[in-house]
Amino acid sequence: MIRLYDTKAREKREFQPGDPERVTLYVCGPTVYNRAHIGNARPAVVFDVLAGFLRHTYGEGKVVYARNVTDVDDKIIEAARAEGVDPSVVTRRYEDFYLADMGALGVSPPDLAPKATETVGEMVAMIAALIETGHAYEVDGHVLFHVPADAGYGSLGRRDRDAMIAGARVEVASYKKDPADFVLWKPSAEEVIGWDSPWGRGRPGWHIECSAMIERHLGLTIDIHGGGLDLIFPHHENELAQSRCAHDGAPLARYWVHNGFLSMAGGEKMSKSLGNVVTVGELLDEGHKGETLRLALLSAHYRQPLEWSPQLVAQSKATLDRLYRSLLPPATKRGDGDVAEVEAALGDDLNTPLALARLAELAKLGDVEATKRAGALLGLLQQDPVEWFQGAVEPETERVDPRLREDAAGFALGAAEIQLRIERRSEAKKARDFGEADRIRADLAAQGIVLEDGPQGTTWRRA
RNA sequence: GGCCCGAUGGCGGAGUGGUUACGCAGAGGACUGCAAAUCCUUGCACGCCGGUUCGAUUCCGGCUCGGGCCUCCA
Repeated sequence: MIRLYDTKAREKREFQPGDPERVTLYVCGPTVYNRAHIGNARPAVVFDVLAGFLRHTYGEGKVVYARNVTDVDDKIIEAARAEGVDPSVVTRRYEDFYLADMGALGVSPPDLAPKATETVGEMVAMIAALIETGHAYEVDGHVLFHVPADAGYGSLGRRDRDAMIAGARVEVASYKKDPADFVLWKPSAEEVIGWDSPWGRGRPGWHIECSAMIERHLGLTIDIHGGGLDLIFPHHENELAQSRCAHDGAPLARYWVHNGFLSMAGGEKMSKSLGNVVTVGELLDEGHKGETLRLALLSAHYRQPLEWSPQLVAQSKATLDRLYRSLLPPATKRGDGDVAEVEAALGDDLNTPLALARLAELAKLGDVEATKRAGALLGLLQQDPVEWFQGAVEPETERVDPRLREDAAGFALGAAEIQLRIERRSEAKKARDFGEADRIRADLAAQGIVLEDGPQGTTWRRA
C-alpha cells in the first residue's frame, strides 16, 4: 500500500491509480537556460524514487513517468540573445547538462521527456477550446485565461481571488479584464521565436505548456502531478484550471505531490534570483560523488525543508562508506533482513529517512542481498563496493579529488602502484620495521589513500 | 498585509499520549606492533506559556523564532 500526502486534500491519502495497468506521473521539469543547482535536483531525485517505487509496486511496464522540458521561455530568449545564438543552441546545451547532472545523481531518464516546442499545436488547440467555452479571451494578440469564469479556481493553493489581488507584487497589465487573469498566449516580435496561431504570431504562456503536454502524452486525468512547493501557486493552480475547463470538468490529477525546499546555511532558500546557488556540476567537480549527493537529498523527508551544508555532504559520505563497507566481502551475515520494512517506509508518503534507517539495520545484520535490494529502492548501493572505495576505472566517470590533481598529472597513484607499496609495507612489517611500514602508510595517506589491515591482509581505499 | 509550513540530543533526522528510532560525530572497551575498519557498551533532546489528560515531546489554544508562496523560481 502506498500513501501519499495530497496537497489538494491537505492530508495523506491511500494511493489508488485510475488504472493500475497504466499509472501516470507527471513532474514539472527544468527550464533549460542554465545549469541545475542542487535545489533543482531535489524534485528530480525525489520523483525518481517515487517513480521507481511505483514501478516496484505496480510492475515494470505499468508506470508512465513524464518530466517535461520547458524549452521556450522568456529567460531562454534572453540568454540566447545575450549570446547571439538561436534559442535551440541554448536549450540543447542545458538539456544535455541537465541529463548528465541528474544522471550523476542516479536519476533515471523519465519514460517521456516532452518538449514544449514540440507541443505547440496542442497548446493552440487547448487555448482555442478555452476561448470556445468562454474561459479565455483575446486582446491585442494576447490570449488570457479569465479567472472569474472558473468558479473552481483556487482549490489547490487555497486562496481566494481577493487575497491574490491584494497581495500581488506585480503591476496588473492594462489589457487584463480581471487582475487575476493570466496569459495563455502572447505575441512575439519579429526577431523573437514564435509560432503562427489564430491570434497571430506568438508563443505560449508558461502554464499552458504543461497542460498540453499532459493531455497529449498522459491523458485528461493523471494519477500524480508533482513539482516543487513553489509551483503550487500560480503554476499548478493555473494548470489545473486550464485543463479542467478545457476538459469539461475532468480533474487534472488525482494526487498533487510537492517537495519542500532546499535552503543554504542561514536558512535562506537556494534560488537563482538570490544568487546563493550551488550547482550540481560544482559539487561533482569538488570531488563529491553523485551518490553522496543523492543520499544527502534523501536524508530528509521530501516535504521537509532541507538545509544544504558541507557537513550534510560529509555525513552522507560517511554513511555511504559504512553502508558500502557492509557489502564488501567477506561479509558476515548475522541475521535475515526484511526488505518489506524499507518498502513500508517508502509506502508511507515516501519516508526516505525512515527507509534509510531501516536500510542501515539491514547493513548491520550483514544481509548483503537484502541491503542491495533495499538500496535499489532508493537508487543507492548499486555499484560495486570495491569500486566505491577505490574509484571507477573509466576516466569519464572518475572525478579526481582536487588535492590529488597534481599527482594525477604527474604520477597518479594507480591501483598497481598502490598494491606495490602495500607489499613493500607488508615486508617491512614482517621484518618488524614498523618505522618503514608507518612511513609508507603515512605517505599514502598524504595522497588520500587509506590502508586498513584486516585478517585477510591489507586493503586500501581512497578517502 | 493575506495564505501556508516548520521548531526534536553536538550535528542530520524519523516517530510516538506512558517504555523513545536510525545515521554522523564523541566517550569507554575488545581487536591491532600502532592505526584504520569492525564489534560491544555508553552519554546527550523533544522552542516558550497555558489547557485537555492519571500521564504530553506527541492533542488543543496562544506566543516566540525560522522558512515558503502571494503571477521569474524545484
